[in-house]
Amino acid sequence: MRLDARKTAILRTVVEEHIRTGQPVGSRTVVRKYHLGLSPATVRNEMADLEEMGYLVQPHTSAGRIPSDRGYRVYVDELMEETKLSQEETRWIEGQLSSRVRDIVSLIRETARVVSEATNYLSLVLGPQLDTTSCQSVHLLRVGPERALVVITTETGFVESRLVDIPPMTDKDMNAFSCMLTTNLAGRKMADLPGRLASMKDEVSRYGQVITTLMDFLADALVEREERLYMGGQANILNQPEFRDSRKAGEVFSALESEEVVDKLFDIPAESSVSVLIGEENPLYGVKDCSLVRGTFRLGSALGKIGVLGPKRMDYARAVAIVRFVEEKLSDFFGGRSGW
Amino acid sequence: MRLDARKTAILRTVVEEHIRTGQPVGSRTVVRKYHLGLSPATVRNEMADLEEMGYLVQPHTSAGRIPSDRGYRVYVDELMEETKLSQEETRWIEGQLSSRVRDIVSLIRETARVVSEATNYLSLVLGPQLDTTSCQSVHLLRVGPERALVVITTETGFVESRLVDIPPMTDKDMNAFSCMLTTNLAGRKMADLPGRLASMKDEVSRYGQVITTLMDFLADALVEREERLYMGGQANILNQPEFRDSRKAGEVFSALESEEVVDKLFDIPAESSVSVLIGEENPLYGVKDCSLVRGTFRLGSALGKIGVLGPKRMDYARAVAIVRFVEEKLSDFFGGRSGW
DNA sequence: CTTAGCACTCCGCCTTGCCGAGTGCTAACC
DNA sequence: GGTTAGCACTCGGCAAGGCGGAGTGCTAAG
Repeated sequence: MRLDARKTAILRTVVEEHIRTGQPVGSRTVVRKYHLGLSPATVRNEMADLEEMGYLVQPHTSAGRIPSDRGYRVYVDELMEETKLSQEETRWIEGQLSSRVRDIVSLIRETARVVSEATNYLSLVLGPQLDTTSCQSVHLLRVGPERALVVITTETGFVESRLVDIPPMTDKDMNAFSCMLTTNLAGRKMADLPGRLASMKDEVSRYGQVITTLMDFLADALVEREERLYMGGQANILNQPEFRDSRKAGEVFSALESEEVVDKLFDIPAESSVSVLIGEENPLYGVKDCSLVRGTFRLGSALGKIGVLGPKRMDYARAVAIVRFVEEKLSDFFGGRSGW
Repeated sequence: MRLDARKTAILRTVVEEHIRTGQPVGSRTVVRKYHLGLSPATVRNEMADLEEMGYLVQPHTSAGRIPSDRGYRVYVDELMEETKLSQEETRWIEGQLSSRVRDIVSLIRETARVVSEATNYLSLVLGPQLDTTSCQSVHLLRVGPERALVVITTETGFVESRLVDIPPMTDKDMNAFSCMLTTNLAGRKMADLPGRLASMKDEVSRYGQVITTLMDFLADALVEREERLYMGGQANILNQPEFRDSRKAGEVFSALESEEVVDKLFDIPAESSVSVLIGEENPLYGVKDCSLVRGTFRLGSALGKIGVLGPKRMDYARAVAIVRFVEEKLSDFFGGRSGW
């Protein structure tokens, strides 16, 4: 059996109607929506076919049909029409993003907020991985007798700072050391820093034991992963009827509490366009009832990720449009084309 | 009518039993728990008195009683016994805090996580207000032709950074300007920085228009409030039976989404000890069904706040103990007494 | 191939009845 | 006078039963 034009149209109608109402969709409703001289009986036959083919399921005998994961998949891949955001909306998003942004962390945080507000779902934003970004400068600032702050700035304007224990040293030595670090590390990829530090150990061994110790501390501090996940609109999930029972919602929240776990959701093959994960396709237990629309954005040479998490019956077209738009805006940030 | 010893004991039993089970507490249960040769009938009379006095309420005729806000208040203020955390627990908390902490932001974030895990409620941590902290250094780093990053370090080891638009200038000028800023601003309170910048405008007017413009941008960027709120254990709220209906939980989450709103919750008179807000005492609509145990901690000269938000029938004794302990630990951070 | 008609299924909702928990009151008791 | 036993009463929660509606699958006719 093949998905001919009529089956396709019916499938689309069922999906869209179900997205709209949240209810199972019956044959009569389809006929009403999909104006073509067809009777409910005919549609029923077609729907039975669609069920057999695995695109629709019946929650129970004699309810209407709802889309299966596979049904949603076909809808997202082939049936759905791309939505254009209204100019109002794009203006609003641009306004929100540009007006409140002081630095990159706040840009990312605001993005999470704006996306969740625009979509009415939960948004996830993963700040850029810094590995491929180049280091711009390294500073050591004393914050205690044996404690210092290492501030590393990247060429994309990120500031990473870490507390490190340091051996006792004079301020002068520390300054000299700061300069030496910058000279040796500026321009290198962040990911290479620990290695580079290790090899520097030999070169600077004339500074004596204290420096070697410091190097170890530094290398150690640098491998530590910085928090990168920002969430917005948690409350939105709670307003979805499928999460009326808060235990369901609790599963979702628990899953999202661990960052490693969230990383799995964003394990996107290379730099691809907007993609969608539907229900069971999802690698995470706990969000099997959710769908995720996800995309990537570049800030300079670093890659960030952005996602919209909603119920399976989410408004995919709109979510995709918003993710795509925000993605672009963010990537433009360092492209210099827009009026940031 | 006065709260004599017996009434007090009964009130305590009702509160503790209700906290334990979540159910209304009947006279028989009280008798079973509170071993003193009393019959249910007597207890019933006492409970009727307690209700009349406003300490207990009946959800409906012929259910048991549950504490009113006022009942909880008396319990918290006078009846509850301070809990001592077990050594295991304090060890665990200390371990969690010290092992994962690289810088102050991560310290605060970890605190939020640890507190929520220890209490099984939602935790809120407000990073220190920087106003009263002294500035240590100011750096300008170029991130684009007309855009720079201002990095301000404080004496307590915070790093604040802001993106600012800058007039075109050479790298050399920028360096000079950086030094000038540090010289002029180091040691001053953060809150004084904008004012100080304004007055500097005159002194540096010889640099010409570009600098004046830059000063404006800087002053502007500095008044912007940095995000300070960290939350942990959102999922915990969802597991509380009183939030089974996720719309209830949604109200809480919505309320917490705005930082200004959260500030109201932490509007603590001066530097006080641990305090408790119960239900309606709460200034926020949406968390009227919650209680908040809150405290303050010092990081150097700056004041941070920490809170545990749970249902009204939360385990106050334990929450207070945990907040108090964590508070101390955090304050010790710069006291140098402990083994950070 | 399409459609009308029909019997059937099953959910949701309401009603009813019943049980259990808990109360307030009264009268007896110490 | 405080305490207690007994009793009638109230109310929520739960299960059972009944009903209506929505929707289906099947069959036979167009």
